[in-house]
Amino acid sequence: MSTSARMLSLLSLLQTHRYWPGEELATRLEVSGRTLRRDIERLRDLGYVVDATRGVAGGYQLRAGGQLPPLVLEDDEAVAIAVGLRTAAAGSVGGLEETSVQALTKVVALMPTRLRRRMDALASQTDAPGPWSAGPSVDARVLTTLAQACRDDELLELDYAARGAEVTHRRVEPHRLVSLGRRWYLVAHDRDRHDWRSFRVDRVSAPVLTGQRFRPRDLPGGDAVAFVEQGFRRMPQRYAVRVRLEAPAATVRWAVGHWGEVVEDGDGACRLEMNVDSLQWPVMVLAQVGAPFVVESPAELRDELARVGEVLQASAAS
Amino acid sequence: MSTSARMLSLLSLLQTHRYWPGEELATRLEVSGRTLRRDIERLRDLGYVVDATRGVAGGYQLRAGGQLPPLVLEDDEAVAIAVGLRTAAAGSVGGLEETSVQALTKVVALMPTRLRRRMDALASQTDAPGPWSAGPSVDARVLTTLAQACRDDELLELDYAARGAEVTHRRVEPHRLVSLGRRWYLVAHDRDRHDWRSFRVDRVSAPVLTGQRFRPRDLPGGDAVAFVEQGFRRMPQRYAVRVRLEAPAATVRWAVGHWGEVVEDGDGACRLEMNVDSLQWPVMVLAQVGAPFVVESPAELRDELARVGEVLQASAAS
DNA sequence: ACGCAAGAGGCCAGATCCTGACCTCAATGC
DNA sequence: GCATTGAGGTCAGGATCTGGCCTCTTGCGT
Repeated sequence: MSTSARMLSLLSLLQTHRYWPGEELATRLEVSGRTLRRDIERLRDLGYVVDATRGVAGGYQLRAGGQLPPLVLEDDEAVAIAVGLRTAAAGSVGGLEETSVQALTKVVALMPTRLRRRMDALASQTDAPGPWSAGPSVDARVLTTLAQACRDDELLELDYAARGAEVTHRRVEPHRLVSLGRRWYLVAHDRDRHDWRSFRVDRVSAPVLTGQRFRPRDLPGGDAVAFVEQGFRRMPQRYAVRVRLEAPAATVRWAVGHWGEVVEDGDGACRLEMNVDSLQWPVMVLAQVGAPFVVESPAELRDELARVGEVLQASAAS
Repeated sequence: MSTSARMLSLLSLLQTHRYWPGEELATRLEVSGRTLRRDIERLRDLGYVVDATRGVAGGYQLRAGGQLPPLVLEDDEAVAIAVGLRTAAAGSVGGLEETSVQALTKVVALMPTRLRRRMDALASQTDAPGPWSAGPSVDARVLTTLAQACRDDELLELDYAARGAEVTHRRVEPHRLVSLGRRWYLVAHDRDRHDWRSFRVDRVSAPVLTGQRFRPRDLPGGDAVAFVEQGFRRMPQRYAVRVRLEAPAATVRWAVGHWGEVVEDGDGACRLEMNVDSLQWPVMVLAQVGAPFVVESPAELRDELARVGEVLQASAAS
């Protein structure tokens, strides 16, 4: 085995177990003890912190250092990471969506097919994590493909189902992925329409990396997020939920998570603001808090609450 | 730069961008083109798939191959991975908890302090992901510390707050972490009480790796999961929710996620079974589905539903 | 059709480094 | 104190690596 291959193996071994007796490492790597010590020294020179314990039952140990060493992952671990990042990218964390997609792209692009299959299988299982993931969920494969195309300035072909229209085939120069309000958007230059467009990622299907690269253009205005938000103006309104609750802000904040704004409003009361597509989520939150409240808007929420309240009462009485 | 260091750099470069012109790689690594080609060849010998495009605008590209290459991560990416795994380990995925903790342990153990701090900061932000994470959440640091101790057969000291009792200090030989019903348990041999115990991880605080290793004992019965379940028998009952809904099983399943059993029960109806600590979650699910239902058990759920239903109706009318 | 750019790879001479062996120290736990 | 295990200096021989030079091959643009 060559030296570099041996270093990678050593790194991998040191990551799976905490302590390794020097002799065992030497045996596994098929080198003498002296060479192993030199390998350890090399690792240290590379900036990784390898602790050593002397005496009986001594051994080597890779520790947290100044930089993260290249991670050598088992199959299962890689799948777990991909699945975890997938939910993080779907917005379950907040503020971490873009980085999650970036990391996810890196992992997925390098995953052998067998692992990718396992990831997809698990993804379908967790695709219905519950009602709070309102709206159509995004396919991780689509998302990572788009991210990769953006990163590498690669021409992209995709099918897009614009709202209320039939599916069209597009050839675009991807520019940037934007995560906004629990949704993903792709800002890209449409090669056929010769203009900039933003695409809702959950409406994109069958994206294909053409392998053809292009020279990136400048987005007018430069700010991709602003560009997407601009498009919103013309979109039909979603529900702007405004409610005043007779409950401590902390309680409500705990119930709503980070998908709504909660501000104190006087003694033991608070105001809740959410912008949603569906009324199910606010209904759930209000039911969960279980305290009296006043709906300021929208009117539809009042109707829905009355309906659900009746069903609950009636069913409970039966 | 040594050859092995250069190989790691090359691997890292190939992971950040898709295409790299050979000459640019050579410049960055400060070697001649010939040597770069040899480095690429070495990578291929190690089993990684490096694609090359010839001609104008050609370049190298690391692709998915038979095995996952060691991942070289940016700071942000590592944090995203840790946060994602953290939520996966908390049970948001199902069936992946143990692997997630394993991967998380690996990453966290190697993370420089600065990254760990950022992870903790983000974790606190996402600590209240909403009502569905019923019960006290588990500290990722505690969890990974315990996991590491199990993996490395390392003697552990910890503080434990048994139910209704004061905090006691323990010295244990950790055996295995078990994820059961959205909770984590540590099965360990208590050195002072000379017997096997299972500890609820959310009640463990200040775990310390002593660095002292021990010879693993055999758990009587051998099955750690069974051991934890045994302990449950003596626990006070939680709520066993049994409800029959006039709604398709698929709808209900979607609302409840994987925290309950849903089975078809005749035409367009289904039965829901959940075992919970708090009634908030089933109330939410039922409010979310919004279809008529019959509560079979427990009686407390009926009361709670009546109360919430009234609040909703009254508040909606105001 | 042609030529250019960029990767593939054989060959060579010189320099570098790597290895294993041997030895002496330095900690650690019994 | 003694056995065990890591640290590391030195040395000689050999393996490996490097850069330069060459020839092929393959895409792409003119």
